[in-house]
Amino acid sequence: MSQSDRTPRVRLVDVARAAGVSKTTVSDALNGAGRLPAATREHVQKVARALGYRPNATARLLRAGHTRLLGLAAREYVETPWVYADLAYFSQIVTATTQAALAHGYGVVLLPTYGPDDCWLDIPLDGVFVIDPVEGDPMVRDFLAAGVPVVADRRALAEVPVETREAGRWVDFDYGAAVRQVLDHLEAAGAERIAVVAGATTACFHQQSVRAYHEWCAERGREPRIACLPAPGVEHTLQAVTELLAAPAPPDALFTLVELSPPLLLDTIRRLGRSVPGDLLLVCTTEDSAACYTDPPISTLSFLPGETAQAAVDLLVDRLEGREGDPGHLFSADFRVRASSAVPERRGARRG
Amino acid sequence: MSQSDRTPRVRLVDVARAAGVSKTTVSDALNGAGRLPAATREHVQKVARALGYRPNATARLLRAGHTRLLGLAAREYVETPWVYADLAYFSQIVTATTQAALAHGYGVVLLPTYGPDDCWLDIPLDGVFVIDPVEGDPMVRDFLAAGVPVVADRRALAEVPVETREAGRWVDFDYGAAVRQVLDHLEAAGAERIAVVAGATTACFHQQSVRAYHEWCAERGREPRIACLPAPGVEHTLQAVTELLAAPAPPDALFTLVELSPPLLLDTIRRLGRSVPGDLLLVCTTEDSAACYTDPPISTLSFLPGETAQAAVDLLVDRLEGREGDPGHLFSADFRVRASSAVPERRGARRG
DNA sequence: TTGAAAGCGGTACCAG
DNA sequence: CTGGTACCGCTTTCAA
Repeated sequence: MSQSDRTPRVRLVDVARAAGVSKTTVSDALNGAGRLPAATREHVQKVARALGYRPNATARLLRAGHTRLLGLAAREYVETPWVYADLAYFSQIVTATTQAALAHGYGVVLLPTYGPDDCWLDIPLDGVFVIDPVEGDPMVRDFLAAGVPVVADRRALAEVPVETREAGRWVDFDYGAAVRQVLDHLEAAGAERIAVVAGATTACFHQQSVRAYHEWCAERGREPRIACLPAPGVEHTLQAVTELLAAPAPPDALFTLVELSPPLLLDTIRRLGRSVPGDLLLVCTTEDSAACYTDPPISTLSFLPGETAQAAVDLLVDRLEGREGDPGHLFSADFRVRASSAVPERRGARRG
Repeated sequence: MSQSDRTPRVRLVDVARAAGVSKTTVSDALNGAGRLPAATREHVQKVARALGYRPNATARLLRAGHTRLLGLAAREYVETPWVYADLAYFSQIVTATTQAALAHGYGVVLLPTYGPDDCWLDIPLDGVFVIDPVEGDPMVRDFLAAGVPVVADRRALAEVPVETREAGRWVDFDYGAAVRQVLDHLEAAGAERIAVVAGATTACFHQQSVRAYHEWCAERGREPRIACLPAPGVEHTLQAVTELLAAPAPPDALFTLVELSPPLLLDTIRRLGRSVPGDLLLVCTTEDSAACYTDPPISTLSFLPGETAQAAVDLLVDRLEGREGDPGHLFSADFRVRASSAVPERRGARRG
């Protein structure tokens, strides 16, 4: 009795009794079902309104056999619950997922990423979208074992027992390819010492991109210049940039893989006495649209949260509504070259 | 039968049959209830695991009489569903609400702001937090009428029939006072022509703050210089700023009431040939922490999304769990004066 | 200790 | 056209 039930909610039977009809009639009258005479229907509706009757959502769901609810979980910072307010990527994923879900008539539940074991199974969900699953992710495992369709990445699905894998769908990026694309571009633009700011988290993105950077450097016999941040935060990120730029033979290009306000980064670089793109080519991984309004506009790498979320929801809904469809969707990152890393007017400032 | 039910989910009875016991025993064994002999309990658990049994969440909720789910709706742009990805304020509200809810063992459902009438009532919720309710908000009305506790602002609750009002709680700001505080500060710092960029939406915040600005100007016989934007968007906002600054007798202070990346704004102002705070004092309404890392750091007005969400959830949960508590909570905005609007080194650039 | 049966609040089938 | 009744899947009371 923890519920505040001073007003014991009026139920279907109450309406039925008050209207002098049966439960069925009330149900039909209210849902526009059956073929009742208009008079009965109106009468029931009037009584229902007078009593302030509202159907119990849980009861109808139990009957319906589905909940029209999709779960959304971002697992990158599993231990640090929900630090990601300021991460545009996650915000946009949330927004886009919600929008796509609503378009299909589904609601979205933001899932706990930590907490008592299995606690997420207490939430009545039809499907789940798990972003940045951790290794051997228990959430992915649990939902799949419970027969709840999941969209995650291919790696996460591969880790799950085959017999439960059928309900899994995936959305994926080739992070390594995206990183190499940017590095190649910077190299082509004349960069010889490319510094990178990356994250040091469990996210597949960070792990793959850091690896790609190291491999890329190794192939060319270049010394990696990388700062790995264990957690997001403006201050730490700016400090990492400052340190990278203060190195003995300073970098001539900077590629950030963590979210940071692009105009702020630009401002900071200038305060350190470097010009963009003159002294330093710049590419930011970001979803912040401010990047194209700065002077110079900043080259960006985007992982398309909107499209990803849309695809994830479509995959889920197709599966739920029994439509055959793709097992998953592989995306390519969206790399936009702008003046901050463009080659033309580069006034060589090679002091290597 | 739209559900994909090729695997007809194993139920409690199935486990009971397989284990050769009754439903009760299974339930007790699995939930650690009753006083069963350890042997029975283990046997049942083993069978359940072997069968891959997972309790049906909806059924337990129906039984339990509550769902441990809180709804969250932002109503400002009711017609333009979910444009607010890039609005730090909403992102932080979402994050903080989720965090606070999870701390109490509740999940959060992001609610549709448009769609078929009443569609939100189909979602099984224990309570709802409505941000920026519109006038005579149907969502607030519906939930309250359905006996679902709601947190909104005082105005929204005042508009609802008295008999359903009891379940309403509020969180509120005196937006007018916050705006006047900033204007007074700018005036004290020497500003004579304060320009304002505001929103032209249904949000209580925008309506109240615009009114406060006009009143403040009228009291002093000043001409208002205000741009009202019907929708968010970097481009429009920057353009509004540009136009305001291009006025014949250009403003000597700028106060933005709409979200915009503070470092980007600073950059834009400089490109227009004005220095901050030398030529132009600047105060931004924003939740973007980048504001304090620019040069100069930017004065900000914050409406504390984190604290607001926390309070809203506490109010809701207190009500739900039958605890007596405050009917609501009135907050004061957080105004932080930084160098962008500080008086000391102001090198007078009065060209009035 | 265990199990039968009565709900939780609706919806849907089918006989009247 | 209407109403009785079974049922969705689980929990809980109560008798055995």
